[in-house]
Amino acid sequence: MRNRSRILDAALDVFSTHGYRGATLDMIANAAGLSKPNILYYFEGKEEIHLTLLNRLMETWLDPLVELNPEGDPLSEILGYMQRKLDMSRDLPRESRLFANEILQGAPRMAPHLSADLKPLFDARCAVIQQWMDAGKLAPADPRHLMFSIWATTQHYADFACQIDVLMGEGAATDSAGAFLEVLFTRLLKP
Amino acid sequence: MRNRSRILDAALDVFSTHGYRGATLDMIANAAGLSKPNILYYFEGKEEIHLTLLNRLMETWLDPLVELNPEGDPLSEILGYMQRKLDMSRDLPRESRLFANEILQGAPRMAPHLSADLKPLFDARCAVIQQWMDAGKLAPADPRHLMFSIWATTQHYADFACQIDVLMGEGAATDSAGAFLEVLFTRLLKP
DNA sequence: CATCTTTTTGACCAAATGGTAAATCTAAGA
DNA sequence: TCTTAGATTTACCATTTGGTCAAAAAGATG
Repeated sequence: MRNRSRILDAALDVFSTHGYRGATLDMIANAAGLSKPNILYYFEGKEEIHLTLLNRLMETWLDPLVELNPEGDPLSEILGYMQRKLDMSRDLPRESRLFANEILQGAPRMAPHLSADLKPLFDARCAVIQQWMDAGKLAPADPRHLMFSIWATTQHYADFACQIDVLMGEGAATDSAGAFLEVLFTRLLKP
Repeated sequence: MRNRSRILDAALDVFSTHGYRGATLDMIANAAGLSKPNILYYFEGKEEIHLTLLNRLMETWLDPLVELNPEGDPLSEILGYMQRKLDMSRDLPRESRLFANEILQGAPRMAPHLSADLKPLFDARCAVIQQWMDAGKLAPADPRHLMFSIWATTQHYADFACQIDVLMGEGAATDSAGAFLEVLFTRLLKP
């Protein structure tokens, strides 16, 4: 189904920049190069499109954290995780903004996913990091806030891109951000 | 004008959770306890309300950075700035989300403010921080990315509050966040 | 070609939405 | 009390928006 993909791609554009309520089927249809009724041939309605995007996003979103290896070298693992998140901001900024929009608005359609999928993984990874710290392999710090700070700093480059473009010039940030964040989290965590 | 303030307060609620396009005059009227035409008696239209909120916000938003004192102790000044930003996330989460919404959507109504007000202050403060680093009073790091990381980490507690509530329990984060961020930026910057 | 299924479209519809107009209400001063 | 200015509401209006429906195209299949 090529058209289904085209619709989802167009919808990602529209939803990520206008939010759920701000997006219209006409915008999506226009961006997809299809007529509005034709879009409703492939999807039951506006909400199903949005929900499909969110469901697909959840996997992608959790993936970098899933890949964090409890057997690996602690500092490398965390820096690697941070780098994967930063890569995602670079490569999938629309997905990042879609997620940010949803959370900003109180996660009306994603709250179940957060509790069911994100929370268990979050707790498990925090436990691992805590063990690393207890074993003296990382400097001590609250693992939960560590995670938040990784999310915040990396996603910031996608979600606030337009502000960063004003302050640093178009796209100038993406190159140097990785080096800075590597220093930031290394100095925080090096035992 | 008490009603004008009530309208602005209601509008802040509505705009900050639904974004500009997602907000309706009916929602605002309802939240303010006034009729829709009565709201249009105090404001020319939806856009003027939004613009008024953004204009007022800009001052509040820049204030913590204005207060950063180039004559003060470098590390204390930066930690103090971070703390003021974190306080704002705690005390003015709606304003933070209003700002985030606007930037997420490409700052259609705020881009002029960013260039005219934020950029000069940002450049000036970055220059000060760079001098501190050059003088060996702070460990070296790109001042611009330092600013981004302060914004990202502090605003995260307001903008992603609903996610954090799921992961840490309601309001449990605000207490411990300050201590964590103090450690994070101290370890980064202590010479 | 004829038939049947899938895809696409043009014409609608009801509800929502930003906004208007005129009438009504309220309060203060003369 | 009468007048007048400001404040509020009721009844609308035009446009937008999510969605429907039946008919027309466009493939596939025999």
